[in-house]
Amino acid sequence: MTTKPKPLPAKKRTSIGSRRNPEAEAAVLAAARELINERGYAGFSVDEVARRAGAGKTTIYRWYPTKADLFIAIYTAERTTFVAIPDTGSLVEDLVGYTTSLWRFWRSNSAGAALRGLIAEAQGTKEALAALRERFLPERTADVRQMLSTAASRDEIGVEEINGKLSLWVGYSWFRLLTDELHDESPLVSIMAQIAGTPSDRAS
Amino acid sequence: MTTKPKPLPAKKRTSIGSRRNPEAEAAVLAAARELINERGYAGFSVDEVARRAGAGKTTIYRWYPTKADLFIAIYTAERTTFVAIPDTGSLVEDLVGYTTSLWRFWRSNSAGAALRGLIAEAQGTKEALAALRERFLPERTADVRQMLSTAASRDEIGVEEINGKLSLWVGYSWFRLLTDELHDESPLVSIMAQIAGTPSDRAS
Amino acid sequence: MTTKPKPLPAKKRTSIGSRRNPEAEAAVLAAARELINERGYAGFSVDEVARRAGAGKTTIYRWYPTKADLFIAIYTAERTTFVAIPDTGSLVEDLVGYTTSLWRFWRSNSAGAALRGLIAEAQGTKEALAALRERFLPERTADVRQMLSTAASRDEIGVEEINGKLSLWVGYSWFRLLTDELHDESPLVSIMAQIAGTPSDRAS
Amino acid sequence: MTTKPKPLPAKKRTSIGSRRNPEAEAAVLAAARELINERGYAGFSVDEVARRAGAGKTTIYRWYPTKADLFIAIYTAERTTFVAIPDTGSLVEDLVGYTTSLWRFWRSNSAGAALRGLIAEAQGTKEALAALRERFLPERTADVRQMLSTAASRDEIGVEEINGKLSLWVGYSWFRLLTDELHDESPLVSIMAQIAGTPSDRAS
DNA sequence: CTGTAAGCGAGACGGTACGTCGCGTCTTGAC
DNA sequence: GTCAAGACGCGACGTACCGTCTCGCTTACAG
Repeated sequence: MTTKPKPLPAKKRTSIGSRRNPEAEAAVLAAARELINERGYAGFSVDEVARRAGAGKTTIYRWYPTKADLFIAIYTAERTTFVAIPDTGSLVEDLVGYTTSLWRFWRSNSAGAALRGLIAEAQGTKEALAALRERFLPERTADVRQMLSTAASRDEIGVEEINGKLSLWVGYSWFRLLTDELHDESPLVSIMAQIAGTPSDRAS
Repeated sequence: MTTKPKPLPAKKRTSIGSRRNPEAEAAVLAAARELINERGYAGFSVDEVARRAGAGKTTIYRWYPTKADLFIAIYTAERTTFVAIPDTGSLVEDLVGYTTSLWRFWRSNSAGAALRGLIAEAQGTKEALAALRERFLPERTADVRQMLSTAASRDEIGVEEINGKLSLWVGYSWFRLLTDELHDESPLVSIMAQIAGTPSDRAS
Repeated sequence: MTTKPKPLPAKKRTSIGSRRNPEAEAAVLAAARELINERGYAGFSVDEVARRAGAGKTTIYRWYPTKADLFIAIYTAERTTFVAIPDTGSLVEDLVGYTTSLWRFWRSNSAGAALRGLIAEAQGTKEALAALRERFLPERTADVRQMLSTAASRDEIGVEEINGKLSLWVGYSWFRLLTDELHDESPLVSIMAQIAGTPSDRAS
Repeated sequence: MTTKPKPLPAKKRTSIGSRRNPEAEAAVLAAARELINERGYAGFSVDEVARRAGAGKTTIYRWYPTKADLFIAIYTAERTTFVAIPDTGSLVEDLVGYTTSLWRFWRSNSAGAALRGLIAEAQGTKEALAALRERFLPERTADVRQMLSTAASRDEIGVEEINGKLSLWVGYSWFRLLTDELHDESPLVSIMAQIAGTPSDRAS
């Protein structure tokens, strides 16, 4: 009942020799994207991806040994839709702009669902946790880190504050993602101001 | 292989009439606690809980229809170990104190693992998401909300800042929990200062 | 879905002291009858009987320790509807008449279903097999045995043929019951003639 | 307690591509045979078959969607041990010979137990009943039908008597099987004579 | 030009877990 | 002691995924 059999595309894909078939790769990613979007983390299975992609499970496991790998690949593949790092001269404005478009990215694609899946997966297996911390996070927070560095270089914040502010920003964004509350952007301005702002012991 | 047979306690538990048997309840919770601690979210199964508790699966499902319910029960059962809301007169100090002991609570019990499980589960099923948002979060963030209210009442922060600061605090704590980075408490003081502090547009 | 909750009869039955409550007994049998009729051998459960009868399971197990007992009780309770032993002076006619009304009895009540259940149960447990052979069969074939004895006393058949002919008759009737072919009575006359008839080594 | 752990054969069976593995098939049938023999209809579970065969339940359900299918497969697999259709020129002698060896077949193998299981199963589910009537019976009574046809062709019996005599024969054999009375073969001769014999209205 | 190595769809395999149902036993509290 | 009620331990049900495997095929490239 849950398994829509999906009228397989008549086109028969096959090997193109001793190297990756990009058509197969694309079909797998497309199916994975569609599936995570449609059914979420539960209900996402390699079997079903294979079924929808008309691919062998071996093919999938060859490239993506774990679900974490697959989720990262989905996220990265969507990356094309996502855009530029603002540079308005104001950290708050930069953060608001960036976060707004990031959340839109998370909402409008399967990217958000993929990240939710990646985080969920990381709660269970150490490989996924490692992938999240070592492969996903550094790369995917580089933009914000860049914005914070720029702000530091114009003395808007202290250099020693960068890591903390970054964590706060990631934590907040994840919290909204994980509780499925990305739709309400109204608090964004004040929250980003808070993140960009002064620690209480420096205020006075 | 995965099923450590566990020499069953010779004592045979049974029904005590048409109402809950608290012994069974305790055995189930203890087994669940032990299991989530030992094996994490993956590797946590109702089957194995039942096996270790010497309980029927029906008994478990009767009280905890979903894993989310079970995780919340574990968290709540541990709650005895966790303590008081500091009231030092300084929001930062309060937050640091509270967060320190919360993280210790998360680390030293199965509570942290249970919360990680709950969050992971919420990424897949809407029931778990609802449980997290509507049953877990309001109750479990009441303490910090209280601390923020107190701070507002002595004009340390604005009342309108409470919700935002609360989200920042939750987000940050979850982020550290979910990436398994609770051990490093060194940034706590500066982060809590940041949360307690002034938004950038109010600083001047 | 399969378990129609059945709006319990508002009337609340209870104990009438240290002896059987005939109302409860009747309710249990009625529910059992209804259930075996409706759902057959699979789908017949003590739990469901208790539910429909508004009875405690203990009550049922007190009187009917096994399903076999329950099936026999159903069969016996229906017995009121069933009638007389024909005595036409011709064995064939007697057998046809009797078998016709027996089959009608089996078809129109839950008796047929109960017997099918009893036989099925006897394939699995030795208690049920014993009940079938020692309690059910002798009693329930007494009528036909009587008819055969009468025929022997008027020299229509030999006394030594009684047991064999009885087995043939039971076997044939069971076969039709067990393959759910009771509706077709057309071969009855010729079959009963065959049973009543002469062994091939005596014919000539 | 019920689960005799059975020191698994060190040899690890696995897939041999996308088609049936005959080793697995053999292991499943052997385990099923052993189990029905040992424990009878009650106590026969797909779980236990899988356990003993060292097979996944999926593997079993793939080939034998219902227990009826499995019972038929057991019966058929044993068929190798069972033999020839007698042709002595006398229907009675043929029937006695055939029935004797059939009963021996039923007694000495798991075939008898399997048939008892099949019949029991047919009392509960319509699929099993259909399998019994449409797949099992026609095929498995072909031998006797053949013998009756031969007898008819030499005018020993009438052609119109074939079906009735066949039913009588099946009914009687089943009756003895279902009441676990196959050990006593003494009435066989006179019963088969009765079946082969003349209906009472043709006897003069 | 031919062999070989890898990719590919397919799907069977041994497992584990799911959530539900039925078993027969038990305890309670009312009668 | 009988009754309704229903919790209890147990174990089977049939399904879904897991990650591994083997097959039969295709194609590219190395010798």
